[in-house]
Amino acid sequence: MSRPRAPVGWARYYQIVRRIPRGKVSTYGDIAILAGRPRSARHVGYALAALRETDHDVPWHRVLGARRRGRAAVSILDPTGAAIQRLRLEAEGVVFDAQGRITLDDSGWRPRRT
DNA sequence: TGGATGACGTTCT
DNA sequence: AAGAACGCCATCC
Repeated sequence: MSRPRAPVGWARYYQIVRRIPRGKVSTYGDIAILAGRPRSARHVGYALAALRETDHDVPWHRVLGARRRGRAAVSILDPTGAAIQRLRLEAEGVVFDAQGRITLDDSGWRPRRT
């Protein structure tokens, strides 16, 4: 069973995810872009997947996927994990619409850029 | 070194 | 608007 360690590049992703304020969310694609890997969105998810077996303080539940025209949905992972993610987000004040999606224009995290 | 994998994204139908 | 197919790229064996 592969037990993915934590490559140096992953630390970059973790640090960015930690920057996401409570009540806000981001997407794998955005995290990848902020990390300087605009085409490596998959690796962000892969890096976060490794957190499941590791000791960490990364708010992984604030990272969503499948960004579609301003809206995002909870990732597919295991149904249980998805439910936990949604519960945690709602506990932080993130609002889901009737379709179970989140409006990034409202809850999306906008990192400081200049 | 090469081939396969994957918490994804974008484009086309 | 929703669903399916293809493409990207670092990491693993």
